[in-house]
Amino acid sequence: MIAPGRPDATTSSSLEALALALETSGDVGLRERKKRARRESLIDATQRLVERDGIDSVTVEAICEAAGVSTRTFFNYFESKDDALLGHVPWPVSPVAAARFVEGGPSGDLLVDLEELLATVIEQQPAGHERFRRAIALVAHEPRLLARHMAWFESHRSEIHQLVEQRLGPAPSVDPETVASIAMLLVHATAQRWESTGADSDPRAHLAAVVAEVRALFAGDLR
Amino acid sequence: MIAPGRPDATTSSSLEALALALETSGDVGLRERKKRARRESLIDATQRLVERDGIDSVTVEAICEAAGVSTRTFFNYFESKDDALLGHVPWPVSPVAAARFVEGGPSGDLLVDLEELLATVIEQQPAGHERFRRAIALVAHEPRLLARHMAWFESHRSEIHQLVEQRLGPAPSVDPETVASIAMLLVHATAQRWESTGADSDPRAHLAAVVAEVRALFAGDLR
DNA sequence: GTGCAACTTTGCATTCGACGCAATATCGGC
DNA sequence: GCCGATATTGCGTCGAATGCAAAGTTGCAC
Repeated sequence: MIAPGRPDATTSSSLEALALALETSGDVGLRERKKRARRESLIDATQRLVERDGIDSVTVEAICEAAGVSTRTFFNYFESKDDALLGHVPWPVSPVAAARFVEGGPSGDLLVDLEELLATVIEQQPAGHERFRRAIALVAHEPRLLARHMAWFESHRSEIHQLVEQRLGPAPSVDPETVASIAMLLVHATAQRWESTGADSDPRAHLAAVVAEVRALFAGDLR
Repeated sequence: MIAPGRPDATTSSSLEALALALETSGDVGLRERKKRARRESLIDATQRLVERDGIDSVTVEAICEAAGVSTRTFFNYFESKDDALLGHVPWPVSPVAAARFVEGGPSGDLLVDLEELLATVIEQQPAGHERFRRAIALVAHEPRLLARHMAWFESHRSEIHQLVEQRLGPAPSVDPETVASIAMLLVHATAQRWESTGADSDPRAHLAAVVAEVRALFAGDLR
């Protein structure tokens, strides 16, 4: 990890995107800030071009030209073109929320606490809600992206899996794998509804609605 | 480059597969049977080579040499190398079971009937249980394949989605999207357990166990 | 500010997946 | 046996992705 440093020493730069990104993450050295700025500008360039021309008419070369870096550099930042398009960026689970969940809190009921954990995760989306919604929208009508998106989710699935395993202990009453899959389903369904109803709606409310529906389904209340 | 003249010794095995496939589906013309046979032998060759050498050391060219077809033909059969590896083959929902589900049967409870529908789907796996298990095993420790696998599932998801929509009518008590996602989750979790416990176990039992776990989770029975 | 070490970017070459196209071979029906 | 329909094949091409080593930046100590 990186220790928080001095307040932002504003360096005058001619690049707008660079300057913007520099001020939003003013904590570490110039090298690190430049790195983040480039990553952001690559994601921006990718999403902008794809929105205009469609996913398959946009080459990595074109993206790099727009962002002003070499194509080789692109692949220093992203494993694939699709990753840049979806703006896949590390999305950590808050250690505080995770610890509370593992210890059996806050309510004591597994599902309720899982819901709480997921809510904090969703709210802490680092890249900003706007980009997250854009990614969900892209996924919604590009099947190929859904695949990549799920793979990304998968890395989180294993994190949730571990937390559930820790909470349940050595003789789990339910398969942690299953719980983790459920968690991913809830996040995905919530994101989808959130996307289709507008960014200003409350993600927690959507999450609660999804949980309620699934509960009704499994309670045998539906015909 | 390659000088693919007459088929060499390696084709003998694929000829066996060809003969096998020819006799197992004796209903349509020779042309159709040959087509299926080739598809089977390509899947076989792909899985065999990948099991031996690892996914990234196996080129499409190598697969085609082993199966005795041109690389161009490979892509007449599969959209991608990964599809051949997973043995993705059309997996239709039985129209009879689907109709019964849509009409509100057999039990009247949405979840119970969904379970029944999925059970028939799983049991009717066309490619044979053995290959299905191999695919699940591959997916389990090759993250990249998970993506493709999910995309394949996605096409089924939309089919389930339609059935649920038809059953629930114009004012659905639950989002059909969510139900479809749940269905895919159940199938996937069931497949995973089935794979890890041996092919001779009963898939229906695994499905029932998964459903029971999720039900307990949403009933608030778990801590 | 000079210089050195660590890290990044970049150009270049290469491999391989995937597709379009046109020529050739095969099948099915008559 | 011939002809239309369908499948296979070879060839050319595009573009994603990676390894490698040279050139460029940044961080840091003095």
